[in-house]
Amino acid sequence: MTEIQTTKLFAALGNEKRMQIVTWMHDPVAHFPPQRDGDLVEVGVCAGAIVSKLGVSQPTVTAHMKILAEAGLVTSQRIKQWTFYQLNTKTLLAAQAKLQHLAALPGKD
Amino acid sequence: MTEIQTTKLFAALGNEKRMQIVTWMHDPVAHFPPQRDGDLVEVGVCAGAIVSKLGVSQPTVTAHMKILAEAGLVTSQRIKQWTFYQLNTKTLLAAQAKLQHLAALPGKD
DNA sequence: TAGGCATATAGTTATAATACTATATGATGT
DNA sequence: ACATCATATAGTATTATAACTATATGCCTA
Repeated sequence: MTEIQTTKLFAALGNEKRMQIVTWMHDPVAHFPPQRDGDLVEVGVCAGAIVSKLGVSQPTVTAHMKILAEAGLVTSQRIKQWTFYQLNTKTLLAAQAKLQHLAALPGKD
Repeated sequence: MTEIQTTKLFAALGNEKRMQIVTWMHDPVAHFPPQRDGDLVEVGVCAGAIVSKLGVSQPTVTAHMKILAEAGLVTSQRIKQWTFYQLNTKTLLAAQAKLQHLAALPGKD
């Protein structure tokens, strides 16, 4: 398990295209077509589906997904010739906790 | 009151120097020296105090503070020849809520 | 094994971000 | 008014981001 670097994480979210991807991935069934070779929720969203929706080239999507993956925001798995991505809820919650701490009164820790 | 743009906000936090500033500002008394002309908590942290700690030039700090202010993460007020900054808890909580939503199961909204 | 499909990588370009120095502005206090 | 101090702005250099096209890789199917 890789350590979570908060700054890298926020930088990953600080881009319109990547925020759009993450927002879509929050509810894949609502935003992506059904998949034959891997369930949207169980296996993840196929890279090609993101390419089709996002309006940028396939290599650009690959680059964005790599940034999201390195920030720990998504996990990926290759099945056959497809790469499927899933949101990593743990990382989102860790970031959420960090912000909650910063918003709270300073403690003695 | 300006609208909160989530992406701009995360981009502001996605930089080591600015994250450091925000972390310090969470507990100003613990990280900055006392101020004669404005209480650290009541009035805010003087720009010069941040310059002294951060290890970059004064204009660079001014630029970082502008980015934080435009993201809604800090408010500023000028008193005499000093500019004092305070963390904006509301914005931090709004970002926190956004992350919490993304981490939760998709709802019907 | 040859062709096709999905994704990854290489190479390039344009723009944005981050830093600096020098200087301007604006308030304080003699 | 002048010198000083704190911050803001201008201008510039360097590096990082985000996009593209072209091509490589890897897997399936005929």
